[in-house]
Amino acid sequence: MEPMTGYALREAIRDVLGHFWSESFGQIYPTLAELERQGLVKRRGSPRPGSSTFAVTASGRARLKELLAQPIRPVPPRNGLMLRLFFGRHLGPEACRSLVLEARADAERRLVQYEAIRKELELEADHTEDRPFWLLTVSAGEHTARAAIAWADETLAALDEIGASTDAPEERRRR
Amino acid sequence: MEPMTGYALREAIRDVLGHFWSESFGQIYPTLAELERQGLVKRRGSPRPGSSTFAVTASGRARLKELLAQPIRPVPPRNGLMLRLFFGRHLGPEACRSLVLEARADAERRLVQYEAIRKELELEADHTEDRPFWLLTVSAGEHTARAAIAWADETLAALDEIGASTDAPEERRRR
DNA sequence: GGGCACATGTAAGCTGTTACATGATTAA
DNA sequence: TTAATCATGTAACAGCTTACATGTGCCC
Repeated sequence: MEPMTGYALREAIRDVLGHFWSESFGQIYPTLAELERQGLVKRRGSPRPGSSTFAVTASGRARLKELLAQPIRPVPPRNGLMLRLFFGRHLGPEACRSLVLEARADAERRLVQYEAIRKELELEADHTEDRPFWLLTVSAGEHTARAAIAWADETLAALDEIGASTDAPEERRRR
Repeated sequence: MEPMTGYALREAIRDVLGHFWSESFGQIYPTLAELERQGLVKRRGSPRPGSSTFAVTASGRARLKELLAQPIRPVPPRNGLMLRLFFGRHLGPEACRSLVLEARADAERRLVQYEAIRKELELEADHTEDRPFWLLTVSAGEHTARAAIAWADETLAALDEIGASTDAPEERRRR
């Protein structure tokens, strides 16, 4: 994107790629040092905190292209919400309800964030070449979030059904 | 679900929870041994390969409820497809296209699988109490997959736009 | 002068995968 | 009898996070 300090890089990853990527300081700084050793990035300024930025070199950009062309490494799925719902009989319909409500709220929050990112991208004058690609990732986030909301609404209705049929008879009569 | 060998457990995780969870043998066998030590599962038959199954005990079921009630541990996002699209300018619109097409095909394949799981669940006579919960997770998979397909179609159109405007003039004239 | 945000780095350690070793059972 | 599948287990190690240590510059 542009020359940055390691700290700024982390903030950019969190704020811009946050919905599909993350890196910790423990990854960033050693990697930056290694990339510098390989001549893929160049440090400007002394290593004193707050006074050096890293810029990608020409060979760094070439290496980036190489890496982007490599096959996508699949990450083993691990969705805690789905696992809890799968064992929903043991957890109880009420607890499931709160989990789904929470997931719904998360998705709504994400939708708002995507809106904000869209706005920010439209205002920015730089990176006009990159913008259309960046918007693709925002759009993916929006589709996913909207799907999550639709699923949550369906699921809340289904959980009500389950709750009603599971209730002890006197529970049901009391309504 | 029912008493199983470690091997069968892994197959069940892969085939039933596969779209939202995974465990490797390197996790399963040591964990099973530890659970047995704690009295949370009971081994029936000798430890000889092929002749022992593990069954959850009463205290094991209690422990399961405890664990299910714990807060969901968030997994740091790491979506290789999105990362590649974000750097799409460097990868090129054509390569992006194939990645998105592949993602679309994956989502279609998943939809078919969910259909199969739905069928299988409906045929099964056991686990009638669990079924409604299990179907919630299938439904989530379907929503996600359909969202992925819709996004992919939108994205393919957008990539055509990008490709057209990025083409060198003589390229465009030749069409 | 005190607190906060910016900034860099390291070390310990957790989590989980991959690869390997080994053996039983079953079907061709 | 040989290959495939079922089955159990271990060891090495990759990958990454967390916590800590340290320091700078700025603003109130």
